[in-house]
Amino acid sequence: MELQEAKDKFIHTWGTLSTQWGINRTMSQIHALLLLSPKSLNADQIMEELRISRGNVNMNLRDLMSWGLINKQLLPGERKEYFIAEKDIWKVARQITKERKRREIEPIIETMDEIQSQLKPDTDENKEVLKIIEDINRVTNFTNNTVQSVLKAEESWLINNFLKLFK
Amino acid sequence: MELQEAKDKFIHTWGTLSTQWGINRTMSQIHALLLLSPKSLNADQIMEELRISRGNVNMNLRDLMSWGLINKQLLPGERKEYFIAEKDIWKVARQITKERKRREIEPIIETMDEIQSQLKPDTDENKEVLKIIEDINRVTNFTNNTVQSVLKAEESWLINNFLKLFK
DNA sequence: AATTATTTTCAGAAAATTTTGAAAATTCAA
DNA sequence: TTGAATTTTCAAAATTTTCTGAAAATAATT
Repeated sequence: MELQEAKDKFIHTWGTLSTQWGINRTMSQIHALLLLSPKSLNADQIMEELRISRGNVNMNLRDLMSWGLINKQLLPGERKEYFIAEKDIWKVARQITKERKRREIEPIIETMDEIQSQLKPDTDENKEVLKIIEDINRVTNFTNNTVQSVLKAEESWLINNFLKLFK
Repeated sequence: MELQEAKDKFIHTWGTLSTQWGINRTMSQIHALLLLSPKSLNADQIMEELRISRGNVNMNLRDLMSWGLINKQLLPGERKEYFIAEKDIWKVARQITKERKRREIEPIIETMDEIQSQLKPDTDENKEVLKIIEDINRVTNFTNNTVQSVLKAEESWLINNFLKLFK
């Protein structure tokens, strides 16, 4: 397999999978491209490589920054802005996990809490619904805590490895 | 808050969140409706409750069954098929996790493995790409294993609780 | 201050996804 | 069988999402 072929396959897979994740295709293709690129790239280079419009590139770079997956780089002597992906995949994974936790798990907890506090358990039917809500809350909190502790364990593992450098 | 209001809020939230998850709105609304319904429902009842077409209901019921989230029920003396949701939310969560693992994590591993085995590390550039791929593989496998062990822990916890009944 | 380079915005176009509804297929009962 | 009830399929329509490209805004240079 040639380098270009491998790159294309990677970018394409990343893009396809992302749609199942509710993340738009272009965003993850740009992310994949930057992940594979040793040097930072500017908007024009991304436009050319992926054959997409300037507006599209701009929007998605902004999104990627809000996910904390890429960073803007200002090169001395260059007017254009350059972008580089976080290459430490552990950080990437942690970043994505954190964002998803915030965007997906936390809203569930909020709604459930609201219903739970406002629906009175005065009829059997209400009680049944509250039971389901309560169950969902329990699972959601469990998930939230599990994710949290995996993140934490992972983080302290990283820190330990980092500290070893100074021993 | 009235029961109907609570139900509607729940169904609506579920539906909205699902789009961020890459799952279609109707599918999760039907799921939410069935979760809250003590009795099993048939296609007509779902059509009426959610104001959607028969075809749509049919397609999504099929999808929900393929996710293992609902079951078909044949009521004696009834021609129509009835559907009931799995009410044990732990099972629901486990089911969803399993499916997502299968549909999302496993394809990544496949593609990475393919690239890894077919791209020769003969140039520096190739080596760099392979390094990223390898990193991704490591994280993906870690995630896969973590999910797996949480599932397992959860499962044995369930089994233990089940066995206690006989002690 | 004027010119040029670059980024951002956003209305409309294009593409992708979801939904409808009616026809075809299947199932069941008589 | 036949026929009625029910489910399934799928082309076309509706909706939602994404993308484009040109104009506006911003930033740097002369």
